[in-house]
Amino acid sequence: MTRYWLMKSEPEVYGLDHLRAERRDHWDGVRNYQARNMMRDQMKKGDLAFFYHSNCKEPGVVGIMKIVREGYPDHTAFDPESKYYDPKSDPENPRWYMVDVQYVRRLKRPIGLRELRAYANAELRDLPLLRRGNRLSIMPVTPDQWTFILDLERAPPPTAGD
DNA sequence: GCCAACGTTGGC
DNA sequence: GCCAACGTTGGC
Repeated sequence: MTRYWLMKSEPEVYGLDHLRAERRDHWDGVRNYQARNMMRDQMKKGDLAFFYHSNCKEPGVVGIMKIVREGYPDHTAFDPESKYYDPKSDPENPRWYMVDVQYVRRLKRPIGLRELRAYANAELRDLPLLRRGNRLSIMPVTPDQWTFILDLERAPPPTAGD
């Protein structure tokens, strides 16, 4: 069973173009327990994920990637030179995990957070992204939500005033 | 750059 | 185990 996810990244740090250039990369630097648990325990090879640009001018879903390696220790936590270094994690007892992802495609047009919000009380009611104060950088997406968002891709982009 | 919301830390 | 202080996230 394919599962679906949404994963946030700041485009200035690591955007969809970075992944497209690499084709495949590890999703490192996640330092939140809920997000870690999902990568360590729930993500499976073949799962699909939306690539979401956060903390930028036009936050929103911009692309699709595939999980190609299941959870394994995030080695950046072991490296004192890394900005993701965590002295409380070590190879004997790793605290943080990551998965490997592969670039699939860019969306025909970005689906902005503002556009998604228009369905916050309807089709996307339960999408954690739209819940107040949500800070999860990785979250599950139901098959219905996945299909709904992909259908938006084919619709004309919203114009001002929508 | 501001700041609301949330997670984590650490004293007690 | 409580909770105040602090740090981080992320939209605006």
